[in-house]
Amino acid sequence: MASSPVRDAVKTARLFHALADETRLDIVELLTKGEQCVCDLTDHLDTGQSRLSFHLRTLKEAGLVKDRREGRWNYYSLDRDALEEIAQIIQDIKRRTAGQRAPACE
Amino acid sequence: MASSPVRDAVKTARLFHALADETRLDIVELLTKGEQCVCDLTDHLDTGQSRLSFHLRTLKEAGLVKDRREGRWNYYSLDRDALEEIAQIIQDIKRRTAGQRAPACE
DNA sequence: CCGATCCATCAACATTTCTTGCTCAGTAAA
DNA sequence: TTTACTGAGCAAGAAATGTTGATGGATCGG
Repeated sequence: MASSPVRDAVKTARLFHALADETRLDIVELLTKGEQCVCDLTDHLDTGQSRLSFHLRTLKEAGLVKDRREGRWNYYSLDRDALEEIAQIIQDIKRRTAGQRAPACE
Repeated sequence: MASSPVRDAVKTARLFHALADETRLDIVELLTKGEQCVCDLTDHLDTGQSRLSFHLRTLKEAGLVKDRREGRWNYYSLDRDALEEIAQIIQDIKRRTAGQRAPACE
């Protein structure tokens, strides 16, 4: 039932794009410890608030991250479904790649 | 022994970046069928040769793809180790993310 | 209220990435 | 040879992304 990477290539590309940046990888790393508010992330990442906000939005639009408002704080957390989805995509490629030979060119 | 995503963030980012593009996902998709020469890819992808070459180089520099020369043909194929590496990174994040609660903000 | 805090968003600019057309080296076949 | 083909790489421009500083809405404590 799993669709091939190509079918939703746009979504897949966006998912990988979200992880294709050092700052965003740092954010993801921090979020593995659990839900965090933006202020915490700002502290740990030593970066401008607006820059951080930009990257959080990128992650969110890719679906990798969820946000939740509580009072004046915004909490972000990893979306496990998205992680699972990426894992599936890679697994799928790996599986289909297993032990093939080339269709000769020429 | 596995290093965290952050340690080699540059490499990791480049790996994901390689997959963060529809054309490159199409290439990867084609390569799951096995090693292919550039001319085959050009046929199947209906795109300019130079554009294709650019994307192949991106994939290659990320380590996702290997190339091999034979006569006047260049054959490309997926690098299973790189796929495995990506799978590991995602697995690692998933594992560490499992069932946490937030360290309260405030 | 008033001031402070949290954070998204905007505009302007900087940087990076992608595209396109061209050229050229290497190989092979006539 | 000469001609044809494969495919890398360059240069210039287009497009997408990222950065920075400033603004403002929402929430809260005093």
